[in-house]
Amino acid sequence: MAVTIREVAESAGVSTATVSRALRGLPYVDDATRLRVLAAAASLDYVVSPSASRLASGRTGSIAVITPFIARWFFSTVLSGVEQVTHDAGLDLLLLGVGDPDRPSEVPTEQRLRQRADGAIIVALPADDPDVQALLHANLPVSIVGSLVPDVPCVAIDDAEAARKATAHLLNLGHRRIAVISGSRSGSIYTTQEHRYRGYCDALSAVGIEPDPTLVAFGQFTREGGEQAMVELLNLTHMPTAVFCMSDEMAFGALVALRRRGLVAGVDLSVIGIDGHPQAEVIDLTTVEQPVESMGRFAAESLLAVLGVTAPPERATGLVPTRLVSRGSTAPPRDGG
Amino acid sequence: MAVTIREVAESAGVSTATVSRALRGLPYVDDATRLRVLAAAASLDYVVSPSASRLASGRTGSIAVITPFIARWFFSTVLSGVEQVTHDAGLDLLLLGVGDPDRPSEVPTEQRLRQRADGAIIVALPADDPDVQALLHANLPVSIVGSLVPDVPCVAIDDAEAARKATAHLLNLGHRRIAVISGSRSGSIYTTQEHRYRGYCDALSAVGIEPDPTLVAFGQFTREGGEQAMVELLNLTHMPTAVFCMSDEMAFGALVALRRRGLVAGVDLSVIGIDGHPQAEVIDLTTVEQPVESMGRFAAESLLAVLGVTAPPERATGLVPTRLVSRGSTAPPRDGG
DNA sequence: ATGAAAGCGCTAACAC
DNA sequence: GTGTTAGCGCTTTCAT
Repeated sequence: MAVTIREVAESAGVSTATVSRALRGLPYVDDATRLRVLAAAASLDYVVSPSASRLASGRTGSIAVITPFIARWFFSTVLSGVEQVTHDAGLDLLLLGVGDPDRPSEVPTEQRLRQRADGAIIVALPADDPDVQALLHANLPVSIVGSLVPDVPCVAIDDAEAARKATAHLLNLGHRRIAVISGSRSGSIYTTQEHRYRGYCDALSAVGIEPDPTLVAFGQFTREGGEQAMVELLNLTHMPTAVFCMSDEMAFGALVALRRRGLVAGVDLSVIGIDGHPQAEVIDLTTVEQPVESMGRFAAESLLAVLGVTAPPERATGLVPTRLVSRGSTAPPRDGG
Repeated sequence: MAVTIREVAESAGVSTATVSRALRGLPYVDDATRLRVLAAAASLDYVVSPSASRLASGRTGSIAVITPFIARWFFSTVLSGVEQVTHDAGLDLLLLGVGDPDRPSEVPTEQRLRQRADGAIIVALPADDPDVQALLHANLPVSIVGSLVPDVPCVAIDDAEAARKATAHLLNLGHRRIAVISGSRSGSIYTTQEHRYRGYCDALSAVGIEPDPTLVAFGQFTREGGEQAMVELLNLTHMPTAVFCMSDEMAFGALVALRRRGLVAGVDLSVIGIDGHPQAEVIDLTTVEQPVESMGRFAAESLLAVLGVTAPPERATGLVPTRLVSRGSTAPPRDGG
C-alpha cells in the first residue's frame, strides 16, 4: 500500500511524532532532524493520509462550496476564485451541488457538512431558507457570496445601488418608460431580486416617475426566461423604450427577442443588464459590472481567516463596488421617449 | 462532539459492527434489527464520519475532477454533468485545479490523489504530458473528457470530423478562401487543435484546395485571442471570405474584431465555431455543437462503473456525435468568393 | 445473525 | 527536542 508515517520515521531514525511535527512545520524540532525527515519523506514519496490525519486531529483540511448551479457563469466564476485561494492554501475543495435550486432542501445538514469540511462557502443560496438558516446558526464557519447576512462573513454588491445605477443610466439618456425584467414572480426566496427592484423603483421615484406594474416581467434569471419576458413586454400596447434586466443572461435573452422581432438594441429600444458577463462585451451590452471572481477569492480568504489558516483579506468590508459599462445597447430613446 | 457509531449501537442495543452493517445495507442483518438501528441513527442525527470510514476501509467515497480551468464554459459545464452523477451516487466531489494550464505540472501525484479519491476525471488535460501520463499509468481508475486515450474510459467528439463538418459548411456556401483560427502556435500539448486542423485541411483537400499557411492564425482558445487573430486575418492583403474558429469563444472574439472594423458577420465575412456555447445562439453564430454536459455525465458514469458503484452507462462508446447548427454568421461569399 | 477485537495512519498529551 | 502512548470512529476478520 501507500507509504506510512512509520516508514518515514524508521528511515529517518526518529519517532512518528517527530515526523508529524517536522512535516507540519511545528516548532520544537531540531533543524537537522527536520531536514532528515523531509529528505526521508521525499525519497519515499510519502504523502500524509488525510483520513488518518482528519480522524486524529478533527480538522478536515477542506472547505466546501455549496451552490445551486455550477455551470452558470456567475457561479463557476465565483468557484474559480475560491479554488485559487484554497489551492494556494493547500486545502481540499469539496463541491456540493444542491439539486434543484428552487427546492433547495438538498442543502447538507450541519452534521454531514461538518464531517467533511472545516468551513463552507455558500453561493447565492437564499439566506432565509430554513436549511440555510440552520447552517448559518450552526457552529461551523461559513462565508456567504451574494447576500449580506449579519454576523457572517459576506461578500456582495449593493443590489439596490446597482439597480439604481442601471436605471439612472436609462433615465439620463432620456427614457421615461422603463421596464424591468426580474427573476420570479412568486416572491422568490432570493432577496437579490427584491433589492434590485427597490433600486429600480428608487431611481424612478427620484425623478418623479411612479413605477408601473405592467412594466414588470419575469425571466427566472435565465436566457430563455429573459427572452420570453421581453416578448411579453414587446406585446404591450404601450411599449417601454428601455428595459432594465436584473442579470446579463436575461438581457441576452432580451436581445434575442429583439432581434427576432427585427428590432435593434440601442436604436429601437435600450437594454441594460447587471453582471459584467464576458459576453456582454461581445454582444455590446451595457451593464453594471460586479467583480465576481474576486468576490469568490474574498469569500474564501474571509473563511480561511476565520479558520485561522491565513490572515484576513486586505479589503475590510464585503460590500464590493460595481461599475457601469456603457455600450451600444443603450442610447437615447428613438423619438424623445 | 458528533454522535458516534457507539452511541447508535448502545441506543439500538447492538454492537457497533451490526450498526455498521445495517447502515450500509449489508446482508446478514435481521430485518427487525436493521429497523431498530435505522431508527436509532435517525433519532440521534447520526452521520458516519467519512474520515474514520475511509481510514478503516481504504475507500474514500469521493471522486476528483482535475481540470486546468473552472470558469470557462466548457469546463464548468462538464463539471456540472459530473456533479449530477456523483451527487446522485452519494459520492463526494473533489475539485482539483491545476494552476497555470500551460505549465500543468501542478497535476497531483498519484499518491496524493489516491489518498483523497477513489478515482479521477481528467478534463481536457494534455494526455501526453508526463504528469498526466503518470496518472494514467497509475493504478487508479480514471476517466477522460476531451481526448481519446487507449485503454482508458474516455468521452470526446471526433475533433477532425467536427472541423471537417464546419469547413465543409463554408465550402458548400461557396467559400474558397477559408482561414482558420487555431489555439497556440507552439505545437501545443493539447491534441485537440491538431485534430481540428487536420479536419480543416481534409475538407479543403477534398475539393482540391491546398491549405494556405498564411490563412492560419492563433487565438489561444480565448475570446481576446480570437479577436486578435481575426485582426491579423483582416490585415491580410488577400483577405479570407470565411473563418473557421476552433472554439466558439474564439469565434466571439472574431465577431468583435469584425464589428470594430465595421464589418458584418454573415455579410462581409462568414464565421463558424465549434462548441455549441449557449451564447452562440444569442450572437447568431453558426457552430458545431457538442453535448458537453452529457459528456460530463458520461465520464462520471463510466468511472463509477469501473469503481463498481453503478452499472456502466447505456451508451457504449465515448465518441459522441456533433451537430452543425447553421445561423446568421455564415452565408455565401459576398461576390462569388 | 451478531459480537469482540484488532487495526487503519495519524495527532496530541504527556513524559523525559 | 524527542519518544511513548492513547486514542480519533470506523470496518473487518474471526468467533460464536
